[in-house]
Amino acid sequence: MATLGELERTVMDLLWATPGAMTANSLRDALALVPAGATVGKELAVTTVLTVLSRLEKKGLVERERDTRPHRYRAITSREDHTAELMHEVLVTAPDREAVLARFIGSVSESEARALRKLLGGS
Amino acid sequence: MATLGELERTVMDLLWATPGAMTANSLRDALALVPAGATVGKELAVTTVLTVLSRLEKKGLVERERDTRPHRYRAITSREDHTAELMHEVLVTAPDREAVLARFIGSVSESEARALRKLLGGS
DNA sequence: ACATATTTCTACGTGACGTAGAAATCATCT
DNA sequence: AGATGATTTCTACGTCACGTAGAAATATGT
Repeated sequence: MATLGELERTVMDLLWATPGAMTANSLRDALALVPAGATVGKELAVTTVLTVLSRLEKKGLVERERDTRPHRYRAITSREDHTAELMHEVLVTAPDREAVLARFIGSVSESEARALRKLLGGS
Repeated sequence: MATLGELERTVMDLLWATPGAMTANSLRDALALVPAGATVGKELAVTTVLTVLSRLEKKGLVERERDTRPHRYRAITSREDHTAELMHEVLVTAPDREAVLARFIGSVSESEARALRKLLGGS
C-alpha cells in the first residue's frame, strides 16, 4: 500500500490541483504558500522537492517529462481515482467484504447514499 | 490514520479471529503457527508480543483486562468495523467524495454491487 | 520470604520520510 | 570551445515507527 508522508501528500495535492504539469521550482514556490495547518509553508530547497518527486515517481504516482529541460511533473492518476483505489485496497484486506460494505454504508452521509443508489442503478 | 506494521497486523488478525480474549503467551504460540507467506512463523519472545500489544492498545485497537493476572487482550472493534472505518477515513481525504464513490463503485465485483443495492434499499 | 510468572522499561537495528549539500550534467553566452 | 549558471542526481543525516528482545520491576503461589 502506497502510504504517503506529509510532504509527499502536500505535493500530490498540488499536482492534483494543477491542470498541467509543474516544475520542481514552481512546486517549491507553491509549497511556500500552503495555507495554515500544514507543516510546510516555509521555503524548501529545490533539491528537497526533487527528492520527494523522485520518490513519488518510484511509487508510481507521478511521471515526468525528461525531454524538456526543467523536467515537468504531473500526477499519473486523478485524485479521485487514487482515493478510490486506496479504498478498494482497504476493502479487500477483510475476508468478509460484504460485511465491511454494510458498515461502510452506515458511515456515509445521506447525500452520498443517494449518489450511490444512482450510481448503482436499478435492477 | 492508524497504519499497522506487519506484526501488528498479524496480531490483530489473530485477535479478530478469536472469540474471547487472549494472553500474550497464547498469542505467541499462535503466532508461531502462522501459515506460509508471513514473515512471522518463528518463535517470538513474549516481551515482543507484549510490546506490540501495548502499542496496539495505545492506538486504540486493543483493550486488556488488567485485573486478571496474565492480562487478557481483545480487539476493541470487529475487523469489519475497523476496515469500514479505514475506508471512510480514506474517502474523506478527497474533496469530491461523490466522484470518488463513482470510481469506487466501478471497482467492486458484481456480487458486491448487488449487496450494496440491497443495503442501500429503496427511498 | 523465595522462586517463578508477568509486565514494564529501555534499547538497538532497519527502513521510510523530510531535508539538503555536493557532485555531476546540461544549457548558453561570449 | 570554455566559462557560467541552471538543473538533476548522489549521498547523507536526523527523526520516527516498528520488530525485536533483554533487564528491571512487580505480582503470585507456596
